[in-house]
Amino acid sequence: MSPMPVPLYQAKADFFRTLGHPVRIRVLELLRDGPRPVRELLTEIEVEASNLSQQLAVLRRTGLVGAVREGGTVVYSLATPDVVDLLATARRILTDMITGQGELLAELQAEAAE
Amino acid sequence: MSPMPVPLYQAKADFFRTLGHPVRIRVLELLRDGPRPVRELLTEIEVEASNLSQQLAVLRRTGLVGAVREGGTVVYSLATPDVVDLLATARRILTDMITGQGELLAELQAEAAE
DNA sequence: TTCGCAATTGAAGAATTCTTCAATTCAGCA
DNA sequence: TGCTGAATTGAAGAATTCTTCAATTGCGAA
Repeated sequence: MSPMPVPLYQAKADFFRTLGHPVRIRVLELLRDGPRPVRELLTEIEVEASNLSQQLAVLRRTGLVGAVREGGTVVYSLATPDVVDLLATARRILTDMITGQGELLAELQAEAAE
Repeated sequence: MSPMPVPLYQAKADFFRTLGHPVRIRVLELLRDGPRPVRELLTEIEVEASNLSQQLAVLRRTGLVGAVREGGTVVYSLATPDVVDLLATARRILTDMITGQGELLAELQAEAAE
C-alpha cells in the first residue's frame, strides 16, 4: 500500500479552499445556469466590484471558471460541468447533516419532556 | 425568483473550507476504508499529535466525522458515506483541470488504479 | 493510589486570506 | 483626442486560520 504522494492532498486541499468563500460559491451557482457578464453577477451578489473581481481572479487561477471579453463587458463561465455535481453533492451532505441535527434536537426535546 | 437565503452560501462556504486542509483531507481519505483509531491515523499522517487532534476537532465540529472512545484509544469514522462521493467528484475535476501537468496527473491516475 | 500512554485542550505567535481603497487598463464613442 | 463605464490590479490593514507548546484529561495497569 503506497503512501499518497505529498503534493496531491495539498492540491486537493487548495482546490476545496477555493470553494470556501461565500462569494465564490454564489458565482459558481449563478454560472450553473450558463455564462454571465460580470455586470450581471454584480447585480445579484451584494459586494463591491473590486471584491467580486478578486474572487473571480481566485476562481480563474484555480481554473474553475473561464473569462472572455466581449466588447465592453467580460463574460464568465464554468470551466467544467463537473462543478455542478460537486455543489449538488455538497448540498446533499449539508442537508443530511442539518437533518441529523434536527433529529438530535427532537430526541433531546423528547428526552426533556419525560 | 427568490434570492438564496444569506446563511446558506455561508454554510456551504464553511463546509468547503473545512475540507481545505491537507491533513483533514488525508483523514477523510483514510476513513473511507473504515473506522480508525487516532493512533493509526497518526502513523500514516506525518504530523504532531496535537496538530492532528486540532484537525480532528475541526472535522468533528463540522459533523463530518464521529469519534468513539474504546478503552485507551479513540476511534474515528465518517459521519456520512456521501463524503466519499464528494472526494471522488473533486478528484475528477482536478483530473480535468491539471491535464498537461504531468506529475500530478500521473499521481491521480495511479490512485484511481488502486 | 500512582504511573504511563493516548488524546485533547487552550493559548500565543506565525502565516495566510479578506476587504477595501486608490490607481489602472480596456473598449467604445462623442 | 479625451471621456465614460466596465473590470481588474496592487497594496495595506483587518481578520481568520495554522502550528506549536505546555498543560490537562481519561483510562488501564502495576
